[in-house]
Amino acid sequence: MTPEQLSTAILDVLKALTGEGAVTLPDGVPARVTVERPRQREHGDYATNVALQLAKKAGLPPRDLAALVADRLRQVEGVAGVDIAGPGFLNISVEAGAQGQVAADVVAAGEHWGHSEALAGTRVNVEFISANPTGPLHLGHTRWAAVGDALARVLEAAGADVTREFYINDRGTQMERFGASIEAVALGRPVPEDGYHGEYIADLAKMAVASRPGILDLPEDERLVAFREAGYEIQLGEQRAQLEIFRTRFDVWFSERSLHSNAAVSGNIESLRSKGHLFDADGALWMRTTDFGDDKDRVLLRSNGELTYFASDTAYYLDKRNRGFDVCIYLLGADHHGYVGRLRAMAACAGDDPDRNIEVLIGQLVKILQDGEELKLSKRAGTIVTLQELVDLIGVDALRYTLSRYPADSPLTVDVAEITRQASENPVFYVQYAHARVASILRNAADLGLAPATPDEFDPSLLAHDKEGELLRALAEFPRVVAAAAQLREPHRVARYLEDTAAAYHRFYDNCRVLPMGEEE
RNA sequence: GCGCCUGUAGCUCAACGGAUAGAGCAUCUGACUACGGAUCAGAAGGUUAGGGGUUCGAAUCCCUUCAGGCGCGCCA
Repeated sequence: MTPEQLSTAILDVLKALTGEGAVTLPDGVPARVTVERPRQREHGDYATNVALQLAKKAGLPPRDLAALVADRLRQVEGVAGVDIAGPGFLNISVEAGAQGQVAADVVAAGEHWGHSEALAGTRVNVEFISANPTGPLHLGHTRWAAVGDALARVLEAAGADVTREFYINDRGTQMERFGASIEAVALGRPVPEDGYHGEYIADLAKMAVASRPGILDLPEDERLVAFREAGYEIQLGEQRAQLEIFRTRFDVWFSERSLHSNAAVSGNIESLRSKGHLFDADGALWMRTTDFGDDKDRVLLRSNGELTYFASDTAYYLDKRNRGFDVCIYLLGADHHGYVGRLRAMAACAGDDPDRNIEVLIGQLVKILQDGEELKLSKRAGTIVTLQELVDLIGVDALRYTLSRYPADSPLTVDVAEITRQASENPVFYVQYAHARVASILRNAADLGLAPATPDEFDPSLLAHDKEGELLRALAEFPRVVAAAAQLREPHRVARYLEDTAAAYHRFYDNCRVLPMGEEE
């Protein structure tokens, strides 16, 4: 018996009680009730707090209401017992046979176990990383790669139509500095003060010269552009290759330049103007974002005629909406949290609902520790540790798992020693080992000529051991965990759930023999 | 100065407003002639930074003090 089934049964009981007038609920029976797996084993297989939630509305003491519900619930097939505990909790135990049925449900659902329709029909754009193409991806980007991809997967499992998108900031002064830096190195000149200084610039210079014969002989202005474009192409290609290795794949790589080349920016500015949120002041064009909670108004078009980054952001958001996305999720680093207000206000200026159409998830920074010291400097990048260095050091699986098992908004310190050298004590391997044991049993069973039972042969009542019950309850939780992770945008919940479930499996494995021993039939 | 985030075991972190705040690491004590011991059983470790409030019930919500991180441009 799954929590969903139990929850439905409780709702039916409430409907019956109100229908007969035994209980009066002014607001009617709620749409759903909470059924959870209690922490304490003695609190039953499942527990619900409906009586506490509804007592006030029903005008009854919680324990009295609980008693009314309990009487009916005991009649439900599959329910073995109902106790009233504490202030009015209902602790429910389920018949072993009804519990064992979960195993059949899981097997029948196969890979779709855990999928739901919770977000069906919603088109979601998840934008993450969105690094400048002026250098290697670093530690911060790596966290968003892991979290963003995990979030996208969880949303998909909940039925959403998800697009993973990477916004390429390939326009603006940082691109000019980037080009100038590469050019300077290629010409043997010092890198400009405001340029990029990592060793990778020298690599890019060499590759640019190699891939574009004659580049050094171009006229100065053409040469600068040529180096910029060559560096852009090579660096972006490297980012894509790194992310491919990290198994983070994007559906859309969106170039900021494309917004300008197809006049999306100017077109969208006109549409905003018609909505009355733009004004001119000091020779610049502004958006009155303060109308919607921003702390100051924002410039779109500077007095010198140049568009701001915010103008691109605005056009980009409108472009996403025009492409049909209901929800635009942004994963931004803590150093960009100041953007939240203006992004939401911008969406509101566009006539959207900032509470529904746009979501900005702010992730805190990551520190990485090696030998008790914070790993800060990367010779190659000149700034901080790169994705590639992290993958080399830790490995893709452990790195992805480690970065995605924490909520994005908690600051994180990762100790390299803990997730590599002490691999045996690591949650990554704990979960993997549970899988290894499952696979091993199936493999050994096949060697013995045994196969899993067919639905006809399956007898749920055989799964009556205490540890089997714990494992089954854990398995039954999975769909709710995935749906909650999607709805709360907290993919780390799935990782934590897996650790609990692996623990339940290891205890089951320790107590319950699956395959025949020795001469046993 | 203003704003956002954070403060939970020695360390790294969990916990839809629910019951005795949980895991891993580190420490200590046990368990291998059977499906992978990368495991399991147990011990110890807490005034959830401090103080108020809201309610049947607060780590969680509100106010406040303290501490840390980050941000506040016609930069990108």
